[in-house]
Order: sequence, then structure tokens, then C-alpha cells
Amino acid sequence: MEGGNQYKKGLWTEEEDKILIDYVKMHGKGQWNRVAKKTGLKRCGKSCRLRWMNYLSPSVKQGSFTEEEEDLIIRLHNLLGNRWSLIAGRVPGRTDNQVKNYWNTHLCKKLGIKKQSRRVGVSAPTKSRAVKVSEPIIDSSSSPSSGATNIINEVNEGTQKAVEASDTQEVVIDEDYVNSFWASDREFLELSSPSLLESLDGYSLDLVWNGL
DNA sequence: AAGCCCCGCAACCGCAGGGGA
DNA sequence: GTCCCCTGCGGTTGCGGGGCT
Repeated sequence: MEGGNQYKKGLWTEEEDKILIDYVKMHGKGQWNRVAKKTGLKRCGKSCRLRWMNYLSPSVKQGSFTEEEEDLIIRLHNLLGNRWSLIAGRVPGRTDNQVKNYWNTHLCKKLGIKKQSRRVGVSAPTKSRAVKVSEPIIDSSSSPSSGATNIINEVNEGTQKAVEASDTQEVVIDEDYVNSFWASDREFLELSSPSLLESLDGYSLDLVWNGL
């Protein structure tokens, strides 16, 4: 692994942040492994990248999630599963880490989802390019936001159709269902985020199907 | 006031994929 | 074709703060 103990771990200090920001200003993003060499920062490349992508980048939106964002995430998660980067890419200003944390801490609880995900091809635990689909049981009685209520109903109904888990927990997504879900959601998505609609229109569902 | 517990979030880890040599 | 480096992804960990007893 990178570095052994030559690199520092843990929370970043303001000073470290400043060094990293200065580096990006001068050299641009990328080549993260060279940051330590060029700046003397005792952080590995991965750590630098993560810090920039998730916190320091000006495109990252800080602060709590809005109800609109929340609804969008719920819908996208229903459609895409735990593909946080895809979801985050469609929620402006949010990172995959933010979305993932928000889902795991707030939405799972809020939607009453038992935190148990299903992995396709369970025999290969870390080969997780495969789609994971959350437990399709959502308790609509757990006082969701008003905007989320209908979504939860859709999710409950939809995941029944979209996800057929076999005894081996393999997941099959019903393409017809997704297409109908998708078609019915155009208006919502247009309202939520024009760029979202554009992105997803261009997003090949092959990624979903073939990932299985 | 002090100790304990729980929760949220930042960061780490392990792995896969892509591209260049 | 293979190796190496870099980047990106998703799951997990662990620290810190706030609430509770």
C-alpha cells in the first residue's frame, strides 16, 4: 500500500488544506501522488484527491441537503442502486461521499429501510461494480417528508416489480418497470434538474443491465 | 459535573479500470 | 500482451460532538 507510515492520516488541518488548494491552483487537479513531493505535504495521493473532491473543490456544495435533493436521491437510488457516483453526478454540487453518508445516516432511517443491501454475484464480495439494490422494504409510516411520501409509495411498489431477489440474492431488474418509471418521471426530473434529465437521457441503461 | 452512549461525517481501505510505456 | 501508475468507486472505520443518565 501507499506509503506505510510516511504519510499522515486523520483529519486535515487548515494549513494542509491551504497547501492543497495552492497546489491545485498552480498545477490543476490530478497527479495527486505528486502533491507530497511538490509541496512537502505528508499526505498520500489518494488522501489529497479525496480531500479536494469531497471538501475543498469550489464546486462542492456545503450544508444540509434540501428536500428537493433528498427526493432526487431517493428516486435515483431506486433507479440506480448504490451507485453513489452516478447519483452524485446528478445532484448538483454534491459528492458521492456526501450522498452515500446522507443515504446511510438519514434516508435509510427516514424511509425505514433496513440497512441491508444486496450484492449481485455475492461470491465476489469486493467486485462491486455490480449493482447493489437496497432492501425493497420501506416503511411509509415513518413520517417522511411530504415530498417523499409519494416517492416511498412508488419505491415500495416499484421495487417489488423492479427487483426480484432469488434465494441466492441475485438481483434482476425489470427493464419494463424501469422504463415506465423513467417515463413517468420526466416531469419531475425536468423540474428538479434539467442537467439531470439530460445526463440520464444519455446514460446508457446498459450500465445497469450489463453490470449484473 | 462526569461518564457513557449514540450518531453523523470525514477519511481510509481495498479493489477495479483505463491509459501509457 | 504485460506491467505500472493513476484515478475512481463503494464499503467500512473511527473520531468527535451532542444527548442522555
